[in-house]
Amino acid sequence: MNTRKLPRKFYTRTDVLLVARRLLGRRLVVPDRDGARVSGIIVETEAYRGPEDRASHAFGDRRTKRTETMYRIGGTAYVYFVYGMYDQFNVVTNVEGIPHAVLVRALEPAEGIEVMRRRRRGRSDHDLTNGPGKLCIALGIDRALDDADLLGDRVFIEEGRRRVPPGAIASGPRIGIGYAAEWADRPWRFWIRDSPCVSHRGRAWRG
DNA sequence: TGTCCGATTGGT
DNA sequence: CCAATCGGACAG
Repeated sequence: MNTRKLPRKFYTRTDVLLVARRLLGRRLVVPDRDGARVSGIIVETEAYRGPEDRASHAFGDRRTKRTETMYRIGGTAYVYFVYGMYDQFNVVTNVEGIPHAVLVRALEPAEGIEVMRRRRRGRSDHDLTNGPGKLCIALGIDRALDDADLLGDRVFIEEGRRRVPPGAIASGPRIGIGYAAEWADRPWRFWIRDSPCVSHRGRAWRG
């Protein structure tokens, strides 16, 4: 397991779909208050390609207090709050000024599982991080981490395991964006086909 | 300021 | 299948 942080160049690539695929198999780490590592292997992602993507918060180059983070340089965390109760963790990609981002939808728990169990009391191990809201609770991610630098120490992503072979990656439509009309059908969700930790709503689709 | 609605989740 | 729950975006 390679613990080197993904370099800036990984994130500033121009193809957000490629970054979404290459993020699979990497390790997302968020040290807890005591500095102990709490982490998981990324097994499901979705690409959001503003400003042309109707499903993106930055559709039409919308610039508001919330979306401003998506215009940062690749390698910045974009964390937002939805449904009155959940936070969602995204990775900003491309160069500064272009609002592309990848939503991390599911992880396979790796380190700090005891901490995650405490934060998600009552849930079984396979139900700790198999959803975008769930993984934020398990890793302790909230809006305080919005705009954090992924090359810093508060939240970061390591190279992780050897590249996931293309044949092991499945793809299909993104989840929960029915309002996005024709953009909702694009196969911009990616996941590791055999992972038992893919989100529930994503599980139904065999890409 | 008022209304509408959401990149979800968990329980029925 | 649907309620929960509240901040963001936008109209007025």
